[in-house]
Amino acid sequence: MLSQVDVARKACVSIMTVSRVINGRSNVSKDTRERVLQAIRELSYFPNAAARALSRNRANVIEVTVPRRDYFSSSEYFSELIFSVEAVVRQHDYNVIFNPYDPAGPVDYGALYRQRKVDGLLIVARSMSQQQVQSLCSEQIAFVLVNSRRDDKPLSYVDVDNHKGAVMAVEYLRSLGHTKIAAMTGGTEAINSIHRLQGYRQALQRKGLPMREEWVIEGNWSEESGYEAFKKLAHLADRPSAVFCANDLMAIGALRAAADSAVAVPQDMSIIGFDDIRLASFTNPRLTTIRQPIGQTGQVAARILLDLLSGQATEPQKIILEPTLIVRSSCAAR
Amino acid sequence: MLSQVDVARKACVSIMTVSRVINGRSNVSKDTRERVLQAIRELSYFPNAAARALSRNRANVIEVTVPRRDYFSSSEYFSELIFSVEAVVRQHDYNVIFNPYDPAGPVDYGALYRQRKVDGLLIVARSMSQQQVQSLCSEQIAFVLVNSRRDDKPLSYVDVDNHKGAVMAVEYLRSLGHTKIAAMTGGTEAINSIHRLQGYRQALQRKGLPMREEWVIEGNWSEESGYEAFKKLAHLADRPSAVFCANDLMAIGALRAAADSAVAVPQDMSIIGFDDIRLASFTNPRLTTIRQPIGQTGQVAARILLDLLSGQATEPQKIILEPTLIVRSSCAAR
DNA sequence: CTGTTAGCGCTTTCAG
DNA sequence: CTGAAAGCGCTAACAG
Repeated sequence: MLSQVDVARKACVSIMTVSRVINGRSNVSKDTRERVLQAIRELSYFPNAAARALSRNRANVIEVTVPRRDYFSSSEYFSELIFSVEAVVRQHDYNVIFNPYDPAGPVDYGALYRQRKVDGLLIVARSMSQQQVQSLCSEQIAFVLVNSRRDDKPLSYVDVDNHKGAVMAVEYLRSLGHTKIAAMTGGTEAINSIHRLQGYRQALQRKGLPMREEWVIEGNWSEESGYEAFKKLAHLADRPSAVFCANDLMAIGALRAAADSAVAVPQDMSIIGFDDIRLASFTNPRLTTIRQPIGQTGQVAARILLDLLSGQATEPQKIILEPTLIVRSSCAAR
Repeated sequence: MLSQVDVARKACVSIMTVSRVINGRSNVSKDTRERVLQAIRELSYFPNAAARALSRNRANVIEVTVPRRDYFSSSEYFSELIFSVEAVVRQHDYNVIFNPYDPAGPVDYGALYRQRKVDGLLIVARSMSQQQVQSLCSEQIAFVLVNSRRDDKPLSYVDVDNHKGAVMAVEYLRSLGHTKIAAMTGGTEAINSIHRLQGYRQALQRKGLPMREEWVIEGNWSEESGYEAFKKLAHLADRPSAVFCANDLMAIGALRAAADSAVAVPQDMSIIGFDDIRLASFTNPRLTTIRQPIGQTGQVAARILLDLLSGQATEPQKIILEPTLIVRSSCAAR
């Protein structure tokens, strides 16, 4: 393999000078620099990343680790996240290793770091044990939690304000004149689901709206569960006029259930989702929803990680991003 | 950083022995092996990837390079592809660097390879210049083309049989009794679109079905273009009873247009898509479509690349995968 | 079965 | 501004 010595020989300088030129150090005479650059070009020389990594003790690679796709997680989420992360770190000459893990088994997040195959991590995880976090912290691993929070440790995370998003949804429905507002949830385990449900309840309470337990249906994020939940709601004697769905997939299921039951959306029932996945704009009617800023999440998390790696980070950053109301056609004034 | 010497010291052996144990070589006595393993555990030692890469001249990383997401490319495609690729190479202790490129500018696919940051590439590209291919070949870079073909060079690729998929769609429609079958295309540039259109035409011809030029509407893969295309079709004096859409997104647009124009699907018009994206199963009615096996594509491509890297590859592999008809509810017998 | 030696290609440190 | 020497942590090749 071609190495600095070949370039050095050709340009009649030492390998140190070649190294300096490659790394853009200023202490090289213009003349010498030119000669070296010329030699590099003529030989088509490229520096060896492994050798650099070894001597600098830095791989210039970060890891994005995500749960391996299961039924409920959305490919759009992963796709948008990783594209946005990559776009940011690329500017700083970092590459991204994509490293899915099996959410079922015990996960060792630090594996690639310990081999110094990566310099830091972006972690997407539903839940991490106290011990997992502790391990990362005590090993001084540079990492940022993406779409989860943990305030019991001095670590950085970027999350979206799920609670607030739910409040926005309910308030929007209220502003349309709805008073009987139902909800379908993503289950009782996912922290996102819990926050969204809490937001829903709080908003109802603040607005003095009726809260009825049979208006809260437990789902599991899936389109099917949205379908079922809507059917239940539709059969209620005291039927709500609007429903807040904890994610778009369930809202899409609800839309399909409505069509099957001949209840007109939004005339007879308003439906609002959460996430703003791409499908949301292709439904009929197009889905009104709360947008989760995935791309922004990735960008911010990437920047924080880069700061961590550059050593100029000060405090752990705990960022909560704002959701946005996206008005389409699945909600109407009562 | 902890290194082999620390382990060696602790286990009272040479670093070579440590290296042998780590690499699972057989020529180490059971006793010594145990001692080394013990020392490794006690010290929490992990081998340094950069040092390995340098001395073995192998990074154990492959690259998946894809066009940065533009309007038409689907996040599901990328997501499914990269997850499936990663799952395969992981078995062989490889990691995946995800490397999007800007499809607008000139692309240098070999950049990471030349730095030996990766050992080989999976390339997703709409079109590559003769020169780009030539460069990869002459540099002896291990690579596999994903979802594109090139038979003018001894290189490996994995693609799906778009032509055949279109034929299957038309034949299915025919078997349902349709004779007036329209099509909406993905434009005249994309090779996929061309193949799918050719398949459509060929199937019509073989079946002796009427081919009318006003039944072929040019779209651009987007949902909007599907919407528009359907509207045009619906206004025709001699209206077709079924339409083959070159991708699911356009089919979804068509579905929405049908709802807006009060034409019942599938009673008044059958609609069939192509790709089987996830949205396809959530539409109303659920979309009948031709499934493109993305996951399988990724797996096969990854295996071919791994073979290439292991040096045991013989001939370039040119694989064409079969699409599958997925029957749902958007097509009905005439 | 185990150890010694000599690099892999680069950067850091120190000298000039 | 330029160069020599040493070493990052590992493995290949050879020797015993």
